[in-house]
Amino acid sequence: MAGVPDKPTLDGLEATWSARWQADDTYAFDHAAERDDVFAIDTPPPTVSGSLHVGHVFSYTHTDTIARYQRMTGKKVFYPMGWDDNGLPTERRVQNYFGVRCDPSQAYVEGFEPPAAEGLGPDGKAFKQQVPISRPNFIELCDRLVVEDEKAFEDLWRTLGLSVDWSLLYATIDERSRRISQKAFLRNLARGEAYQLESPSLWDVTFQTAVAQAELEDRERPSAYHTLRFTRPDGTDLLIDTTRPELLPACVAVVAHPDDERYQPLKGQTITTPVYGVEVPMVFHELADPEKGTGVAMICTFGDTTDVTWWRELNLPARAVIGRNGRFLADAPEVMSPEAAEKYARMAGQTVFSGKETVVELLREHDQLIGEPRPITHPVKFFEKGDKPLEIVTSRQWYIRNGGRETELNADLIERGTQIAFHPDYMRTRYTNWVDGLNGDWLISRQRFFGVPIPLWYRLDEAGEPVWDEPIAPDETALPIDPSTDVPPGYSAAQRGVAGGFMGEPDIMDTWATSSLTPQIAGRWEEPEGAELWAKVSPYDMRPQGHDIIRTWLFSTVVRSHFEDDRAPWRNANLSGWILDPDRKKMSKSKGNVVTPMGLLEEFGSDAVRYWAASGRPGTDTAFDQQQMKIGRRLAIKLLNASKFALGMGDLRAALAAPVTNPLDQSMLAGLADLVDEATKAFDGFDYARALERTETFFWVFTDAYIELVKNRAYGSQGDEAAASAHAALARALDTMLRLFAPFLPFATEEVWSWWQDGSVHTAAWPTAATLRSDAAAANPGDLGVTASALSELRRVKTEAKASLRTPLTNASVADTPERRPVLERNAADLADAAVADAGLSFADAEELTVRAEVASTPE
RNA sequence: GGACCGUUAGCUCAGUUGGCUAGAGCGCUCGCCUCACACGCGAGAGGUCACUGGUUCGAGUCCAGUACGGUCCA
Repeated sequence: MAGVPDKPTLDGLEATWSARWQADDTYAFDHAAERDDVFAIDTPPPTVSGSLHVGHVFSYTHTDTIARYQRMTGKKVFYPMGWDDNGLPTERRVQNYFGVRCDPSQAYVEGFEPPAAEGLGPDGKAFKQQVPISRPNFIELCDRLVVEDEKAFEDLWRTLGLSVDWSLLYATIDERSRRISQKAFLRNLARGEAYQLESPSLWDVTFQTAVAQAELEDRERPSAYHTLRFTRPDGTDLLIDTTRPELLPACVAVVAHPDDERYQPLKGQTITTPVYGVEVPMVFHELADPEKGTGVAMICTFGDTTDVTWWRELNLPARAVIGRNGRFLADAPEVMSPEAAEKYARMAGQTVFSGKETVVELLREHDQLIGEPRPITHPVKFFEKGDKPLEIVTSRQWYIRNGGRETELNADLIERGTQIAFHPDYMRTRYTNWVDGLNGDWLISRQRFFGVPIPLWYRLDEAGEPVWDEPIAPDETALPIDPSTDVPPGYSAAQRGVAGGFMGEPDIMDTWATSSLTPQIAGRWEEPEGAELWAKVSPYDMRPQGHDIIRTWLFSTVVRSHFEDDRAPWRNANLSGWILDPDRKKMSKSKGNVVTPMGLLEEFGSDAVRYWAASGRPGTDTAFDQQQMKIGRRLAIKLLNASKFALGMGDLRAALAAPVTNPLDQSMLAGLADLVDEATKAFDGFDYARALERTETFFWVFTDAYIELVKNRAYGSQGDEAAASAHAALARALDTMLRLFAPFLPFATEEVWSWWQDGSVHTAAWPTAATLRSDAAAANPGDLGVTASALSELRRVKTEAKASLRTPLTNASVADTPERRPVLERNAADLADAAVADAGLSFADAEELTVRAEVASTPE
């Protein structure tokens, strides 16, 4: 107990209380808890190399309100924090920050210092030529930079008041994460759920890596239909429209729909390609669209995913022409004649863009382009982080099964979705639609640098060629390993890269392959000290996340849990909406950078910003609205002031046990009991926004109506006994409302709590309606509103007379319906007090509330 | 093209099994330094609940369709 300050203020509460909570371990998980008493949260690890954004504040506040509620209901809350520092975003940030790029052919340099050790400023263009450095040097810089970024995030979370247990902190690149990620992968491999395959896959030529289906996005791009003159066996033309004429040398067949009668005569025949004169079979497949172009298309290896389907299902040969760097290969496909190969040589080494121009020139030279190209706009597949269209390149990649190829697994995974309660429920549709639309397994290998290595080696045969089919796995106890530096069992370091020796798997795993294991990582799955913890927290109670990553993070976590534990990873999935800027567009990065989250917390106070965030309903996109933050600030200040008033009445802790005898006090408590029930029900359904809205509404009625009506009585105008009832009611109301507001306004409520209570409000019990209801003695919660409406009418008399509210009323009478009149008469003393009707009130019956009164002439 | 969400006061949004005259806050107008609060208090104006049909004694709420906005997936 610290007593009430003269001038309560919100300023400085964040620093004071976040330090206190840290010192007192207020939010520490109780490792001795029983499973049934635990509420475990699978916190989203933010991408630390990304910018701090108001969207972070928004969704993490939602989770925190639920965590705080659960803690107050007596649950032992497992609320970890993690940093997602693994992967491409960090690599890019390191490149731009330090002015370097990773070149695995470079040798490690001891004590290397990057050209821009302090980070590039806005004039970072000086380092446009990035310095190539070795992979180990690059990873060192990644590790160095994420430490800085993580500090900024931690500061923000602490200032915001997230009630996480910081002793549970993890990072997706740390040793434990690497060990768990590698172990889970090896388990998948042992059970046949992970496999490698040499096959066409989506390839980003900028990042020089394969990417997964979940990371694609369609973008509208200008293109043009070119009509090419192919030749039928009888020598006549077969016209084919294509937007990618540059792939003509990769053409392996010509396809039409099986029901398209126009092309039936060509069945079993051979078509000759223009320019190169390669003979390709005429084939038929349902995916050929008779409406598109001339109804017949060339199949190239590979222009898009449909080409891959055709190639696979129709058993066609592969004639790759585009390499991993996005340029045309040096050598022409073997099928070409020497003359054709000579023509191909003109495009060898060119980019896709230049190659297209070359092919068009060749077509024109041979008069095999009909008319001019016809511009169109069409969707093109991009890597979501990339800025060049994806190509399809054949390469050896690792996959984890995810139901994209097996209907039974697909159905099982959809079934898993039904075992998770989505909040809001309609978000499950996104999950189901995504799983239903998968067309391949999950590609997890990446040809990148900063990530968890795929923990395998390969034997090199006598010719020095890797034996891919028989990967060498480490013992689980050796994890984590880096196959580029660690040596497989039974080999010596000297045997690396030599015939008869071994080589390490060069690829790393995609970020999602590790972050799909956040429950395991936070819960110390299979860790020496983790056996008990894992059993206590899994399956988790709640996964909070954004709805945009249902297809990636949510789904991949379900896949891992399905294979490893044959169950859903959590009981509930809470999906947050987006922050929209005032124009109803998704908040852009530039805007988000103008308004920094920390700046908002400093300007309005954390409670105020939390109020705005918690007003955003689950799953609903919410406008960025500083006005709402001002309202939140006003609410928090009002809470301080109303508390100061109540606590000024005397010893409210003693008053908590005193009887409530006045009917108006009882009516207020009856309403409060209803509020507790509503807020509890809302929180149990994860609807924090509803709980806040109801609590706030009640609070304003409490201050504007109840306190206004009882203020004078509380000061003693009707004697000690009448005052004591008011004090008892105020004590109960304050005690209850501080608890109800605690999940939303942790700083203001804790501040007030400290004025008159011991311990932290955040470890106090969530209120129950039963005792309040018994104190209310069956009073009607509506009586307060009835009485307040009469006061409002009486005040209107003064307002219309432009008189101060302190002005006394004379000859005041109140008429109302037979139902309401007894309520008013019962509370007549408070009503007269509040209206300053010193001579009392008279009452009568009427159809509706009617008030008559005269404003006393001004005393002076 | 498929799916999902939304459309209520100038703005941001409540309105939970269909039920009195549709609510709140902000903004706006007018007034008030009232012993918790001028970062305040009081009073007031403001809406054909997107549109068209249907079910019903009764529809903001249920059903069908349309329009517009947004998101996800092709």
